[in-house]
This record gives sequence, C-alpha cells and structure tokens, in this order.
Amino acid sequence: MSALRTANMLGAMAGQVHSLLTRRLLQHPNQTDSAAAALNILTFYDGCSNRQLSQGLRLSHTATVRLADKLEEEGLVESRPGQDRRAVVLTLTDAGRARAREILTARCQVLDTVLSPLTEKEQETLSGLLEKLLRHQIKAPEDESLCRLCDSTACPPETCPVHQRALALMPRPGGF
Amino acid sequence: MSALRTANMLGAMAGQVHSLLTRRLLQHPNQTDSAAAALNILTFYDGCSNRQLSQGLRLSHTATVRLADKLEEEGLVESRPGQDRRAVVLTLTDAGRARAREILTARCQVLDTVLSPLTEKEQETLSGLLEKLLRHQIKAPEDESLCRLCDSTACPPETCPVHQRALALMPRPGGF
DNA sequence: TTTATTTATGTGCATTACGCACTTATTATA
DNA sequence: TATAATAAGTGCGTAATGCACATAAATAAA
Repeated sequence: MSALRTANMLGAMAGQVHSLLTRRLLQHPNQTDSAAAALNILTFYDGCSNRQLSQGLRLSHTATVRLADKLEEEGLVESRPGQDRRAVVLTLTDAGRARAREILTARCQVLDTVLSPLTEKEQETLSGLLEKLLRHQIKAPEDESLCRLCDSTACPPETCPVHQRALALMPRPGGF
Repeated sequence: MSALRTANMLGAMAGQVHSLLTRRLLQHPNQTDSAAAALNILTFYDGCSNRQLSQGLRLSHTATVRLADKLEEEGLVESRPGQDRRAVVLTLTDAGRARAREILTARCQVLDTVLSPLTEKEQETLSGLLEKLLRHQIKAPEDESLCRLCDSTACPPETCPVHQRALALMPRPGGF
C-alpha cells in the first residue's frame, strides 16, 4: 500500500474534521476557534495574564488583547489588574464558564458522530494510533497548546499522550 | 476505553495536521487554503467556470471571483470568455500547473512526516480506518469537494473512498 | 418576435481576524 | 538612580470573506 495515499487520506480527514468543527462553532456568532480556545484555556488556567493566554493560543499579543476585549464585552471574561500591575488577570465569568462547557459539549458531539461508523474495536485501534501520532508531535512543552480545544474532562491529563509527553520534556514542573 | 477520549484525540490531531499544513502553505505569501485548492481543482477540472470553481471550493461566488482575479494577477490562471459568453473559462498557465505541483508535493511531504512514527503495518491499519471514516462523510456527490487539496496522483480516483462513494451517489455520470 | 426568467459574472460595501510597529506603564537589575 | 526587560494597549494596514446589487447573456414563454 502506498504511504502517500494514506498521507492524503489523513490530510483529507483532518480538513473535513476541521471544517465540521468550525461550522459547528459558527452556529453562534463570533465563536471562532481562537475565542473557543481562549475560554477553554481559562477553564483550567484561570487568572492567567494576557501574554500567557497568547502563548496558549499561539496567537500574537495584539490579537489576544483584541480577543480578550471582545470576550469581556460579551460578558464571558473579566479583566482585572493583578498584583503585578503591568499584567492583567483574566478570569471567566459564570456565563463564560457555561459557554465554554457548551462549546466543548458541541465539539465532542461532532467528533463522536464522526467516529460512530467505527466499531468499538476499531475505535480502540484508532485510539492507539492517535496516541502514538500525537505523542510524536510534541517536541517541546509549549506544544501542549495543541490541546487548546480539548475537553480535559473527556480526555484527562493523566492519560493524555500530549500532556504526558509535554511533562516529560519539562525540566521542572509548572508553566503552560 | 472512553469513546469521548478518542473523539478528543481525533479533534486534536485534526487541528494539528491542519495547522501544520497551513503553516507550510504560508511559507509562500498569498498561499491560502483556498488558493491552493483552486489551483488543484483546475489541475483536473481545467477550463471550468467561476461558479463551478466556487462549488468545488465550497466558497461564495464573490470570494471565488476575487480569488480568481488574484491568481490571474499572479500569472497562475488565465481567464477567457467561453462559448457561453456569460461564463468564464478558467485555465491554468504553465506557472500555475507548476505551482500546483509544488504545493501538492509540500503537502504530501508534511503529511508523510506526520505518519512516519507509525510502522508500515500501523499505517495500513490507519489507512483502512481512514477509508471507512471518509466514506461515511460522503452523503452527496458534491461532498467530494472534501478532496479539494488531495494529490490525485498519490491517491488515484479509482481507489479513493471519497470519489468512489460520490460516484455511487450520482444518478448519472458527469459533474464535479 | 418580444418579453420574462434564469444563470453567470462582477462591483460596492462592510465585517472579521490578524500582525507589525509603536507608546506607555511597571518591575527588575546593574 | 539609571537602565533593561516585561506587559498591555493603540494606530494602522492587510487579507479573506459574504451580502446586496447591477449587468450581461442564454433560455423559456407569450
């Protein structure tokens, strides 16, 4: 079997999944990938600064500032000055937390539907292959931002191949 | 094993692959997904109209017009009036064909690198799973546009699960 | 043949996400 | 205290996109 054929199918599948997820997100206005990721990151990294958020999002500082502004206008995020008065402390409002939950649920639902043609056995096989592929995508701790849209309830850090590999690459604990 | 965990990993992998591919494309300026897809579509659907292209791209008519203009400015596409003088006939220039080839090669290279951690056996297994998943994504002939960035040399239509399924859904042959 | 309808293109206008270069405020360091 | 580094935020420009509309050509109907 041609490896290039498999490669092409992987690309096609990735594109299709990405497209399905984006379309689902956009059912609500202003729900971009970045906005969803920002809410999700704040879920488990509450009180972080603008710059930290920008690193997690893999987005420029500028774009992150604008994004945070917009999320604040929508009442999903609150921005307060921290003890370091240069930095800003970003926290989720209750509405923000609820919105994050909705987004994750919708995302999981879409992905689950995509997987549904596979038998349970096949899903397990795929799971193993994905673990291996994901693990090899992590070359540095900050690559963990690849999980920025994942539901850490459904895929807990203790077993997440990405998180575990990122941990292994960290000289000392802490940091995103 | 939790199905939701597999779902999350699928989403993460899709995002990562999409991100790698986009970043690779953007090494040249103005090389967006849509532009790449347009060149690729014209490779095997040469002389098509603006509207046909827009359907293949899953892009609005407006955006397609602007995109075609830009590709023409870059000397990659030529736009001539056809026998139906409402419609436009879009053809690739030699430079356009060469550019399309470059893009496909780069894409395949990225995807192949992603797959490289897997053994040959594992790649075959993944191939089978992808075939099944892709087949189930096709509910109507026009869904074949999911392949708009695929290299039909590496994944020939005769064995492409997407194309075959799309064919099976077509009442009669012809059309994209 | 003339008129109405459909189909295709193209334009004006607006929106959205984004990044670069820069300024300002605060903290850390020499 | 003077200088560096760090964080936030602003002005400006760019690029992709869509909506509403105008125009031209082909087709169907009267």
